[in-house]
Amino acid sequence: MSTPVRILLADDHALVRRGVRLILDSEPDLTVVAEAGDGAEAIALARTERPDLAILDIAMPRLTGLQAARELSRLLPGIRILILTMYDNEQFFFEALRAGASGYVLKSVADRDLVEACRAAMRDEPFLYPGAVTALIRDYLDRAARGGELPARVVTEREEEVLKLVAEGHSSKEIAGLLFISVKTVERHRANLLQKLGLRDRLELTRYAIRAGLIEP
Amino acid sequence: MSTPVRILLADDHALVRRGVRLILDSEPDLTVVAEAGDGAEAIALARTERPDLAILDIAMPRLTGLQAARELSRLLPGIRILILTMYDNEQFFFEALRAGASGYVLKSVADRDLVEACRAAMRDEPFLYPGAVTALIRDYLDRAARGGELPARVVTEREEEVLKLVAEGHSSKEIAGLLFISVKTVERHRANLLQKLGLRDRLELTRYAIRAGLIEP
DNA sequence: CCGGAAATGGGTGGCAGTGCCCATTGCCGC
DNA sequence: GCGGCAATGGGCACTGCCACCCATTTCCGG
Repeated sequence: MSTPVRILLADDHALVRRGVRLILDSEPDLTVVAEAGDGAEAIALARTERPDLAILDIAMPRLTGLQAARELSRLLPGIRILILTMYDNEQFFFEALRAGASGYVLKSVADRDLVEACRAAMRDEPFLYPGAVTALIRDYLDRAARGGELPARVVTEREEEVLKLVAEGHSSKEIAGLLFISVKTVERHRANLLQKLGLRDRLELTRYAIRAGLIEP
Repeated sequence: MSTPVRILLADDHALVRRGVRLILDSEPDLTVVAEAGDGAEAIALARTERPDLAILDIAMPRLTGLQAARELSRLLPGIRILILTMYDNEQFFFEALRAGASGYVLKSVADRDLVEACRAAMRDEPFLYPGAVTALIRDYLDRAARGGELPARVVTEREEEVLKLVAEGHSSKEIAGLLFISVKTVERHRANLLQKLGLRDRLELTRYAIRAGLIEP
């Protein structure tokens, strides 16, 4: 066997990093070479360490795991990426695939699975938990029914700013003041977000932002 | 040295349980004898295993860690309890103390700390992360300033029902229909919750419910 | 160069949430 | 028994959110 797979591990909870590290380091073909507590740190470490594989939590400060994944794919084209998350959610699953991830593992079900996902990623095989397969098939059928256009809907930067502030509990008037724009424009961005994400009101926007790690609960 | 401390570990993420177990079992004086994925399972296992120490995550399905802690203190009076959580929040810290916990450990800072907290709990010494000490002192000063009354405000069962439904995005009318009461009564419960918890609107109630593990984001 | 998307701003109307006032019933503990 | 608290319900007024309509400016890519 050749040298072990060099892994970058990013999660904002030291306890989780420690546990995952113990799990991975007990496998002879896997070794954790760097740990990051947020997305920005993950990118900085990836520049110097140049790992073979990055395991990224979605909900992290500064940069989310998905944002970090996009940046890492651009920076180190050969890198493999696994997204490790609490939430079984189609939206994030497809976002992860678009961001360059080759696997998606749930914290609630993973322990042995994580090791298998690492090996699958290095063999360039996708790793999908069972629920994700269902979502993938449903999406395929949906796209076929609609004639083949791909959704690829992405929240713009400005919209994400507004999303954060809405989810933090600011009123439209407050957000307008913070961003130096009119209340109407804030409401328009919010309406676009609701429509793009298929949500109903600012309460659902809040839950979305929490799942995405954009804000702390 | 006598027999190791027998520990019950409850967290809804298998990955976290696995990691924590690896950390604890590597200490000769600590051993994990049972793992639970939710609060109800934790209580059932505690009945049969009668552990010396329970480590409980706050955010769990069925029963939260705080609810489980209250029940465990009642059921097994000698048991020591550690609350292990993502959130550095005074509200939960004091709730945990009232629920019978002798320690409060943050996932974001704990790894070595967790082992120390276990040993402190078994010596009947409280374990406090630094921020908690600050909160404790501030609370002490506040109580002294107000003349010594203790807050002890607890959300009633009915209020908790309403809290969950509000946080899940149901309107007052929907909740009224689900609970067979009038819209006005729903609004009164919600208003009482806002006042008791020191929150401003249903969006903050949602974030509170998520932190408390009452609902999933 | 032209079409589309992003960002900006406006008006109108309806409904929900929230605050503040009022009340009754029933239960528990001192 | 009586005081307090939980749970129930109502009225009124204000504010904010959201849906639906309208528009202009800027910039990027084919």
